[in-house]
Amino acid sequence: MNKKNVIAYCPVDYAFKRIGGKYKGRILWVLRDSCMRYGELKRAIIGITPKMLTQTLRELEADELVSRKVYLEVPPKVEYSLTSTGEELIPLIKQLRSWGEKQMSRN
Amino acid sequence: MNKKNVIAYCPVDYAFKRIGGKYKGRILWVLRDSCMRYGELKRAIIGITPKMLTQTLRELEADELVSRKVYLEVPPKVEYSLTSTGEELIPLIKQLRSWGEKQMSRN
DNA sequence: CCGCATCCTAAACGATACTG
DNA sequence: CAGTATCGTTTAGGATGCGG
Repeated sequence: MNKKNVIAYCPVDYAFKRIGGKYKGRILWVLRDSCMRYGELKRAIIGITPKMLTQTLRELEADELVSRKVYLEVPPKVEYSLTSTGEELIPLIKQLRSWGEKQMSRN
Repeated sequence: MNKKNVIAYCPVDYAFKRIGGKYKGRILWVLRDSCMRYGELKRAIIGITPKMLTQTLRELEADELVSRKVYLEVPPKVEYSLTSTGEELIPLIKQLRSWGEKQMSRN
C-alpha cells in the first residue's frame, strides 16, 4: 500500500484514488474477462503512451487490482490480469459505464 | 454540457470526468438526502477551501448533477441539492464507499 | 517485445486576503 | 453568508528517444 492511503480518510476518496486517473477505468474494463499482454493493452487503450501504460499498470499492481506475470522467454512476454479485488470492481465499473452511456446520449 | 464531453469517447472516462476530482464524490454524498447551504457544505467537507468548494459546485451545476437555489434575502442564503441525474449516482457512490471501506480495513 | 529515462507542459489544487 | 481575486505549488500527464 502506498502513501495515499494514509490520507484517504474517506472511503469515497479512497476508491477514487484507486480507480480514478485517466486510464485506470479503461484498463480494468478491458481486462474484465481475460488476461492481456502489454502490447495488446497498448493497442486496446487507444492513445496511451508506453510510459503511461507502464506507470498505470504499476500503480494498479501496487494496489493489488491487477497482477503481472512475466514469462521468461525470448522474446519477452508479460501478461496482466485482474486480481480478485480487481474483479470486485467490475460490476461497479459496469454501472458507471451504463450511467455514462445514458448521459452521453442525452444530447 | 462542457467541452470535456466531446473528447470523452469512452463512457467510463465520461463518468469519471463528471464525478472524479478531489471533492465531487464527497459533495454528492453529503447531499444525498437533503439540500444544504454553502456554509453547511463548507463545514461538512473538511479541509476544503472556499475557492475549491465554489469551483467544484459550479462544475457539478454545469454538469447538472447539482442545482443551486438562491434566496434573495439578507443575509444571503443559497441552497444546493442533487438533481435527478445526481440522485441516480447515489447507489453507485454507495457501492464505491462499500468497496473502499472493505479495502481500507484490509490492514 | 516490453519497457525505462529524461524533460516538459498543463491542469488541478492550495493559501491567503478581500467583498457585496 | 456566500462567495472572488490573486498568486503559488504540486501532480498528472505527454513527447521523445534509448535499452535489455
